[in-house]
Amino acid sequence: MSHFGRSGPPDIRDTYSLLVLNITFRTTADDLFPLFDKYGKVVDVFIPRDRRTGDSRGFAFVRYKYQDEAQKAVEKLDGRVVDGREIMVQFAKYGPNAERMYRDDYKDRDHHRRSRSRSRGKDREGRRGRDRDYRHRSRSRSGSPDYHKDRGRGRYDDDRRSRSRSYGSASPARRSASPRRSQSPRRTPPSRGASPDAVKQKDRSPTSKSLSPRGRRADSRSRSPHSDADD
DNA sequence: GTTGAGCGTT
Repeated sequence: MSHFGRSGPPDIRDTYSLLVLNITFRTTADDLFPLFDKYGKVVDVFIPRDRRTGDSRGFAFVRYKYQDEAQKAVEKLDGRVVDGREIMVQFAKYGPNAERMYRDDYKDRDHHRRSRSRSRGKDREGRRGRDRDYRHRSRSRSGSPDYHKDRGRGRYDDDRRSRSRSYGSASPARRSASPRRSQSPRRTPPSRGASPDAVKQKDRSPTSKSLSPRGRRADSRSRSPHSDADD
C-alpha cells in the first residue's frame, strides 16, 4: 500500500482523478491516501516529483473509483489543513484521463440539488493571489519575477551599455555556443569583422567600474585573493 | 535546510 505511483497507472478505466494542490513539499502519497480513502474508494494516489531533485512539487493526484465519492472528498478535504498547510482539492482537468464531470450524471444539473454550500461555508475568495489567470508562471519554482541584480552593478551597466558593452565578452562567448549550427554557407563568417572590434575592446577598463574606493577593495579580493598586499 | 503557482508516472 505504499507503492503508489511506483507501479504506474493501474487502471484508469472508470476512475476519477482529483488534483490536490497547496500541499506541503513533505506530504507523501501515503499521507494522503488514508485521508482521502476515508471519504471514498481511492484506487491510486500519485504525487509527481522532480526528476532532478526528486522533491515533491507541491501537488498530488488522488484517483477515486466513483465520482460521487470524489466529489465528496473534494468538498470535505478541500480547504482542510494538512501538515499545517491548507490543501486544495479539485477535479483534474489536464490529466491524461481527464475525467469528464459531465457524464450521464450531468443531467442532474436540473435537479434542485443546487445547495452547493460547502460544509465549511467559509469565504475562500482570499485563499491566494492567483485569482487571475496567472498561469504564465514558469514550472520552475525559481521563477521569481524579481530577478536578482548583479550585486548592484545594474545601474553602471546601463551607463556602460551606451559605450561599448557589446564589445565586452559576451560576443566571443556565444561564438562557441553553437557547435552544431554552422553559419549559413552564403553568409561570410564574421571573422573578418572581429579584428576592428578587438581594438575597441582594449579601450575598456576592467577596474574602472569601481567607483567607491571601498567597493574596489572588496572587488579586488574577489578576483585576486592573492592581492592582499595590494592594499 | 529554502520555495508556493499549478495539472500526472512505472
